Amino acid sequence: MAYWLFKSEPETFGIDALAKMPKQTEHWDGVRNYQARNMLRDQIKVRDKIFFYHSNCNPPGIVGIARVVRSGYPDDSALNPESDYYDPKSTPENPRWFMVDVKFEKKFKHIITLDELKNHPELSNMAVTRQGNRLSITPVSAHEWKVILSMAK
DNA sequence: GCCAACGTTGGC
DNA sequence: GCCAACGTTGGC
Repeated sequence: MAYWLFKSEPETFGIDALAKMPKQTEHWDGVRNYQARNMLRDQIKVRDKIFFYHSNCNPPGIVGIARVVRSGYPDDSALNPESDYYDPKSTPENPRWFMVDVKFEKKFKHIITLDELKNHPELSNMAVTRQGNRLSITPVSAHEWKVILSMAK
């Protein structure tokens, strides 16, 4: 089992929106970056755990936990001309973009802010604390997972 | 709203 | 295949 951090803007789709979905489950669509796509397609598996991160808000940080309930399959929003995420270069025969399904697990009582993550000496190698990182999906090590969980208490 | 950091695109 | 122009992300 692996650990991940997924970023989302709370105004677009925050952790509360996930908790309110039917079965508290939603497909994580709209990822249009090849590095993140490769993780969705090849590495992210059912039962993997996810830190839900709120970006582009004040303050940014980790707000809770979700888990993967379906591994990578083609992102059909890329095939829908009505969608904001439409990509004419993606076809049903040769899908370019992938998504997974995630289920709400828990919301932390308090956000763990980006600032706290940056200031924790054991998290200095985390992708999300490194400057300029814009990847919306990044791996989290087992140790980082544990450290961050302990910060949530 | 600004702008640094980067990813992508497209002319050559 | 280089690289300038452009677009996007996301912290501040």
